[in-house]
Amino acid sequence: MKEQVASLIESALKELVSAGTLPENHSSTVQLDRTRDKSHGDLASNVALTLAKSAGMPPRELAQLICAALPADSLVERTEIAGPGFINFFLSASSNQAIVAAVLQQAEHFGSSDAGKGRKVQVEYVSANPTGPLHVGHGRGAAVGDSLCRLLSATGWEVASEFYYNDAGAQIDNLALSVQARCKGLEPDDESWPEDGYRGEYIVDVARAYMAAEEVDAEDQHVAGAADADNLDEIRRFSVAYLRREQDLDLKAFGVHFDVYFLESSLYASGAVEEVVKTLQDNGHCFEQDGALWLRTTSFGDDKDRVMRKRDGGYTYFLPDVAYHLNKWQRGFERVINEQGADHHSTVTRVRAGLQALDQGIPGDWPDYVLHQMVTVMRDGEEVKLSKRAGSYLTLRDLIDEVGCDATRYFLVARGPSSQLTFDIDLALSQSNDNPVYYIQYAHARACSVMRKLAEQGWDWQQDRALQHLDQLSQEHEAALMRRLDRYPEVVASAAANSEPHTVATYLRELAADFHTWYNAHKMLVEDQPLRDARVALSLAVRQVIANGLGLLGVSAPQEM
RNA sequence: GGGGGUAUAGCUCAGUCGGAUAGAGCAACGGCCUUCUAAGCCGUGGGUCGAGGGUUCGAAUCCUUCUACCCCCGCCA
Repeated sequence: MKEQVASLIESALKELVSAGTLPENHSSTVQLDRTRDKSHGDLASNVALTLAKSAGMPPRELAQLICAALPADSLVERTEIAGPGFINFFLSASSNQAIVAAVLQQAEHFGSSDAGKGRKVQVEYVSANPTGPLHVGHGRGAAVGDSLCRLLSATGWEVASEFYYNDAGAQIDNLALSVQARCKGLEPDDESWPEDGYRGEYIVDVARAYMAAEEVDAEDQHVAGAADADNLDEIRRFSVAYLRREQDLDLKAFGVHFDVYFLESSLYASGAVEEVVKTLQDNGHCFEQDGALWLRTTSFGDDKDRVMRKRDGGYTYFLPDVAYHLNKWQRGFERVINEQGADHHSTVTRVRAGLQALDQGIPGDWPDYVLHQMVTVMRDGEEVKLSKRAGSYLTLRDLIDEVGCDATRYFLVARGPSSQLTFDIDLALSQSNDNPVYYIQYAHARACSVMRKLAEQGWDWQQDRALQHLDQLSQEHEAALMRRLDRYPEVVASAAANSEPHTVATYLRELAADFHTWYNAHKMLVEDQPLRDARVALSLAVRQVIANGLGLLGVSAPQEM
């Protein structure tokens, strides 16, 4: 609808050019915005303001000429010139009502587009180390990452989600040593407790299971506890599998699914890491110092050179990271989005620098990153401290159990990733209008309830018939609701393009508010059949869009509450 | 010290890549349930958009300086 009006302006401008009012080479892209204030019409354009200079006349005067040159169209009821020279477009009622038909006809596809043109995109997220349970920060990553996948998928991308398992580094040795210590009955404060060992209570559970020879199925592996406290390799194998299973269960409870679990260890097994070292050395970007092998990342915008291979011969996490991303590139992902906590910010420059040093034609700004800021959790007005070392731990599972999957997901995805997030458990728990999740879901449930009542009354409703009567939707509340519905595809497109799922949450809050207002102001199930048909159609359209939008957030749309 | 992020109502946050009188929710106060779900609606109060400067028809938004808070700056990941 917006595009159609924009093209009207384009043709008006063309006419003014041929009339000599505007120069041939006027530089303007027609900008058309939705108005905030409905007294300014539905759409407003600032073309007259931006072109006033090149036309050599006051903006308002130019605006008049543009309006006069606009081709007649049933879409636009009238135009107005306002303020310093805005052109306000008042759209006809029928053009507004057409959105209801569009929603009902496209149903679950309404809002989708083919903007991605089937191109491949990979979203990597969570990627937690298998050294402990998932905490709230991982939850934010899971909520945002999964929603990104849904958005990209809805906008025509071929999406692959991936979880990277750091199952090969020093922290895994640390995990194995910690579990071993627990197997031997040591406590974190004992003298022989491993330095920097994981102190959490969950380590006790792992040790107990290992010593009890429990069996664990995680993804593709089946591991049985060897019950031998001296066999560190078996302890490592068992511990990783055990914690991985725990994480998988958490993610499942959170409604998050990954297409690929990529193991860091596979990069060593396949020789990919060694190959990357060789390439980097051949390209002349490496040097040795203090017995370690360095990469000159400062040549690629880093503020410091980085160690690749430590003095003890082991690799830092940096090198497998580069090998991993080379692997992604070789798999054909022209677009990759890494969703991570902002504390990993420094890896961005480093990974990109490493990829540049490989000289494989990878773009300098590849891959994309979405970094989310830290999450603090409040309960009873006090911050719940999350300390991995001390082992006092609020896990994602705890949160899901306490406030439910829907509320947890909504709260974690409803804020812009770049702002710090305060998760208020009391608010998420409250079953009142304090809680925006319920507010949106309630709007959906109400619309469903109307349909049940319709059937109880013995009235029938047919879509084809109802769409004939959309002109009955003449109330201002109805017009506002339809204008809101019309915006939805733009919201989805922009949320996907800018990796901002929270804008969908904001939109749904507003849509739900419009719906509740209308619901209270006007009755849908009236005796007058054409009016009833039309209002039920609008209600169904709202229900559809709420369901579609909640779907993009991974939140359920209940039929009743 | 260097890098990144944030700063908008008492609180939690939006603000459609520069548009018109800056918006929601919560909290406070006052109304609405014999009527499709009151987990709802209507109304009132509440602001120097952290501070200064700049860019222009026009700035919460862009540039710059400063201040405060968060994160990172390891041969950990």
